[in-house]
Amino acid sequence: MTTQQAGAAATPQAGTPAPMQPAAPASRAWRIALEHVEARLLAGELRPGDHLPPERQLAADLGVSRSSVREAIRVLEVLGLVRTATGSGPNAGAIIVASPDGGMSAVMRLHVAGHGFPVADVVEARLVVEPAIAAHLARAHARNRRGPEQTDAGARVDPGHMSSLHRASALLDAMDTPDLEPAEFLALDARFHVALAEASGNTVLTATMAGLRDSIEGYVLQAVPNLPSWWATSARLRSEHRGIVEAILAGDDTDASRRVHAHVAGYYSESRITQAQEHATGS
Amino acid sequence: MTTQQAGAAATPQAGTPAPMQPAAPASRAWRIALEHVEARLLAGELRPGDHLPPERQLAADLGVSRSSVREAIRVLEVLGLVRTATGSGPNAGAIIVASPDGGMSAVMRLHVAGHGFPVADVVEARLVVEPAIAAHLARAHARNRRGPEQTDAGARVDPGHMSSLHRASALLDAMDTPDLEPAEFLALDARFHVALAEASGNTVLTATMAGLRDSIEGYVLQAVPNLPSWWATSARLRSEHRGIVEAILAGDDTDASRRVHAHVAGYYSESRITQAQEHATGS
DNA sequence: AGCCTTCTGTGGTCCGACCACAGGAGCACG
DNA sequence: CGTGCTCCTGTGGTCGGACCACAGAAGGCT
Repeated sequence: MTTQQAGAAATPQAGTPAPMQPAAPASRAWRIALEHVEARLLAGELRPGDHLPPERQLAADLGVSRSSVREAIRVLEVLGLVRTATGSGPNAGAIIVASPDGGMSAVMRLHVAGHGFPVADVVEARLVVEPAIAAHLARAHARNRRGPEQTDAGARVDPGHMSSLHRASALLDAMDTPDLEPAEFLALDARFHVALAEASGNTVLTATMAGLRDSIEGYVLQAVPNLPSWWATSARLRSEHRGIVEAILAGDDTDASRRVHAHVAGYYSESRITQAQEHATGS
Repeated sequence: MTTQQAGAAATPQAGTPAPMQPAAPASRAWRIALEHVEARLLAGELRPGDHLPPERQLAADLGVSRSSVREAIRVLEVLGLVRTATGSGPNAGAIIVASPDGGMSAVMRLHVAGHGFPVADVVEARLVVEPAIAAHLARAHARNRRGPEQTDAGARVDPGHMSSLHRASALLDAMDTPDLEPAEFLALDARFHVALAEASGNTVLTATMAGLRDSIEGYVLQAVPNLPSWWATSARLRSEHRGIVEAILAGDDTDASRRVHAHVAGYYSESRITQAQEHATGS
């Protein structure tokens, strides 16, 4: 059993007693490694900042090859769960980091590239999600201003994160710089929208927004030439941004929601981004 | 150069001329492979249903080892972009599939496990996103009923997908089965909520909802014992579900949104799921 | 005491080998 | 001539061993 040159569907490995969910049979070796890490994560034995065991040791422990362990770690790395570094010392090795934004963006970006996510769907998703986030933000802000009364459902926006709104405003100031290239402007714009989500203090919403934005960044850039007038458009966007922030600060959820929807829809409609990627769809 | 036993930061490989975005330097070999596939995906040279080149050939083409290629493919597989199969014939090999749901769920689930996504944030995200989806659905339905007038922004819900609403209703009927175990009931419940998102015909929203649900499935199950009365709760959930569907069919976006929010918030509040995972947070 | 050299551990990469598998080609037989 | 079986081939899956680059840590020298 020691040097078993196991083929595809062999050696159930009998090491991991399957935590609780029989979801995946883990027939493949790399999956064993992946699930092992997930289980340890779930059990709280592995937390952000902790080191994963060295690849060689992990391989020995699980009875799989280092290659398989590496494949699992690679997945975790792309998903933003671990960070790997060569060398020695406390900063080397595979370390749990749990930075969801990157992973989320990667998934969405790749699926847009692979035609699993039509650009139109991403745009529409923004139209559905972003206004809701803005409204959520506005409600939270209104509640915070009125007093620290605690409603248990969907009201928690810690004041600490509220500084993101200020950061968002700072971005708006930066966007007022006269001779800004479209690419630069849109980069700031992207950061503004993500900062808005960040202001909710919700990691999931933030990562989702980041993913949505990143996944179509390329298409947004490509569509700039479609605009009738970059000058007019950017001026309008700047103005709309201010209005959105004001609505949120005023605690007017309905207004905030409507403004965001109009803002996002307006830009995409004007830049005709949806049609921009319709290359050779007819067949 | 042929048998160059390249170390970590060596051999820029000079093969891929960097498509257009200098985002990642691709210093690592596996990243070269991953970006190569992404570029081909983006260029439309690779579409769902197509085969990836055999691993050995891809390795040779890119000037990297098969191991590195495999790591890239592994990532694509976990992300739901390709499906691999052994053997020969048209069904074997790595095939582009673009099924985002699985990948999305994996990312979210792992990040919840890795404490990058607090359960409370996932719950809150549902509270923000789901009502918005329901409202979107209700508006689309009202619009479809009134007539085929086309508003360009956020109104597109093809009638074909509308059948998902019927499928959702069928799930509701299934949930009326008397002696349903909580696990079975909640599985149907999960499918109902995903079916709702599906009814929007939006792949991104669907995948996101699936991810949100899947990522906390375990916690939802765990929290069932916290309920004062499973019987009363399940009865209420069933009733609320019907109400939600009715509101959507009636085209009342405000009502649909409010009902969904109350539904989701009510359950999570009653099951105290957020506190359920607060194991040893104080330190 | 401080600096420099060496050692060690770690990820990164590559190579060559073998296994299991599923079609497909080709042959033998009816 | 058609049918069925057998062998071949291509493909992913896995393994083990090797070497490189790197960054601390340990230890010795000045």
